[in-house]
Amino acid sequence: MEPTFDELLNKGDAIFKDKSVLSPHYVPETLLHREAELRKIMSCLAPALQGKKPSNTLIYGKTGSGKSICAKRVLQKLYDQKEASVSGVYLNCRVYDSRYKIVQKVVSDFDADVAKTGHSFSVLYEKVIDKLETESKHLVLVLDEIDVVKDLDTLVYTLTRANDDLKAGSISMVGISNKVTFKQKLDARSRSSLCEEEIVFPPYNALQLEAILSQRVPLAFRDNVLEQSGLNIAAAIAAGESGDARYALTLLLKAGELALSRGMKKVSDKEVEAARVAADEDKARELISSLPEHLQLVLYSLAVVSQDVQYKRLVEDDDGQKLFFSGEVYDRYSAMCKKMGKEPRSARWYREYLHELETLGLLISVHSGKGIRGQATLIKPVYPADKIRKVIEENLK
DNA sequence: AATCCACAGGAAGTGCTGGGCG
DNA sequence: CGCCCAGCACTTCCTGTGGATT
Repeated sequence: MEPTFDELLNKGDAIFKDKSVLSPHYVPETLLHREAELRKIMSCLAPALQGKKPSNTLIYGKTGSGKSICAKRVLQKLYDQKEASVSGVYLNCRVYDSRYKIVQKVVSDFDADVAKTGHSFSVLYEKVIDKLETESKHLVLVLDEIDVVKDLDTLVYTLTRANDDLKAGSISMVGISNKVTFKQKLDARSRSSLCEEEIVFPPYNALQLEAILSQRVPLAFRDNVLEQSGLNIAAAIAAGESGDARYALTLLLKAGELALSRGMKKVSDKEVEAARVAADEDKARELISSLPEHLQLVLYSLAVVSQDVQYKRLVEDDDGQKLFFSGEVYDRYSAMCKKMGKEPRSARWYREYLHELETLGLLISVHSGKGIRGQATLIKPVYPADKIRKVIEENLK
C-alpha cells in the first residue's frame, strides 16, 4: 500500500493516541519521585532571584534517572518567576562541545540578530559580559553531558574568572554527567569551582517506574490498550536493569509498535517481553557493529562454527546448548582471515579477544571439566548465530 | 607413570601514535 | 619544529595445569 502522511504521523491507529509522550524528550506535567532533587537544584539556584551568585552545581546519575528533565524543569520555574534578572540557558554539550560554541550559543540566545560566525571568542565573551553587567543579570548555564566538552578546564576557568570581571550580575554553571569518573579528569582548581554543590540522582525503583509509566500511558495509548500487568512488567524489567526510566518508556513504545504491526488491538505481556528481547538485540547490534574488525571476525567465526552441522565434537551445557572448542573457532578464524587476505591475530591475543567479548556479554565461556581431555575452553554465542552473522556481514560489507 | 592435549596467562619485546617540552 | 617518551596493540616465547591417553 502506498504510504500516507497520516499513517506516518501515526493518526488513527488502533494502539497509540500519541507516541511522542513516550519519547525521552517529552516533559510531563509533574515530575514524579524527584521532588527532593528538584528542591536541591532550586535551592542551589535560588540566590540568583535575590541578586546573588548561585553556587556552581554538578548533577550525577545514571541514564534515565531524570537529570536533564529536572534541570529543564527548574529553568522553566526560574523563567516563570518573571524575574528579568535571571536567565537560564540549557545546552547539550554533545552539540555545543567547546568553549567557543557554548559562548556562541549564549550570545545567540540573548540576541538572535548577531551573526552566527565570524566573531572571535573574545568578542563574543565581551558581549556576554557586557549584557550581564548592564542589565545586572544572573546567567544560569545548564551543561548537559558536560563530560564531552573538549576544553572543559579552560571553560570552567573562563567562567569563574568572568565572575571576578563582572561588576554586576553573575554566571553560574549546572553540570550534568552520568560518569562518576569524569571529575577525576578535571584539574584540581576547576574541579573545586565546578563542584561547589553536588547532587546525586538515584535510579528509580520498580514502584517509582510504575508510577511514571502510569502517568504517561493514558496519554500515549488509547484506552484499555495496555493492561496494568504489561506496565508492571516493563517497570520491573527496567528496574532490574539499573532503574532507567527512558528504557522503561522505550519498552512500552516498542511493545506498542509490535502489537500494531501484528494488527492487534491490545498490547499484551507477550509484546512487552518481546520488546525487551528486541531492545536487547538492538543494543547488541549497535555494540557489535562498533567493535574493532578482528573482534567482529572472531565473533563471526564463532557464529559460523555454531551453525556448522558437521561439527564433530559436540558438547552441551546444562541447558542443552551447544558449546564449541575455542581452538577450533580460532582455526576457523585464522582460515577466514587468510581467505580475506588479512593476517590473523596471534592465538595469545585471540584469548584476550575472547575475554573482551565475554565481558561485553556477547559470548559465554566455560572450562571443560571431566570428560574432555585437557583444559579446553568451550564457548557459545549469547545471541542467535544468524543474527550475529547478518549484522557483521552487513557491517564488513 | 609418562606423555599428550588444549589450553591460561605472565614476561619481554616491537612498532606505531600522539602529546608534551625544549 | 624536531625530539623523546609514554602508552597502546600486538607478537613471541614460555611455564603451568588438569584431565585423557598410552
